[in-house]
Amino acid sequence: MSLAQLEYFVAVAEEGHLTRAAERLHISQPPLTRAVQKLEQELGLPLFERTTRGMRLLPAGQHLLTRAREILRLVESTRQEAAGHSQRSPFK
Amino acid sequence: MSLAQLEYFVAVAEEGHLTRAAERLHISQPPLTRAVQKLEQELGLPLFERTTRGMRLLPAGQHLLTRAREILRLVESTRQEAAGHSQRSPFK
DNA sequence: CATGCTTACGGATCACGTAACCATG
DNA sequence: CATGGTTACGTGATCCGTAAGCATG
Repeated sequence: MSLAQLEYFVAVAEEGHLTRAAERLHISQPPLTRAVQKLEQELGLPLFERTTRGMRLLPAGQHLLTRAREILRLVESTRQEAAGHSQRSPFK
Repeated sequence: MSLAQLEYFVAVAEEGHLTRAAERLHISQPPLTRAVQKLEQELGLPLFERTTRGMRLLPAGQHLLTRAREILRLVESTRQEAAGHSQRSPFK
């Protein structure tokens, strides 16, 4: 489970659609397909139901969505806080 | 900022020593040196003070340490919860 | 000169994009 | 047959380990 995987997952979950999520992320569809598959394999359970219209979140996926958002929000705050510190003591 | 980077950072911070942290992580020192450097570059601020004895956390590093632990703990719970769900609906 | 961090370098793995493919309504 | 997800395949980037280098007490 990587942060990129979680970002991709959130985008797909929110769009309900690989194609639109790919546009939003500025990547192509195949990496998204693979990222979601890999995440499902790593966690050992399916996250989406594939329809001909798009991707619908399963209950376990719904729960992961809230967790993923928490994790990404925490990471983002951490980056912001570091950016604040870097004003006092820049790196190079 | 990746999860692996954060795990490495926590190990170095806790050991205060690249060599010991490397042993604990079962990798060699060079990847650790590079991971810490890259993290510092990405965040734009130094995290450790290099001494001839080892690595001492700077104040900004102290703060990142608590954040990193929060993030890793959250990721771990998420994995556990997924593992729970996977018992009901296995992936393949 | 022993200890501990860093730089150089080669090789394996990973992740992307393009293109071709498949399923369904 | 249009739409949307998947598989194949080649390439560039990333990350590791071994080996060599450098600083300091």
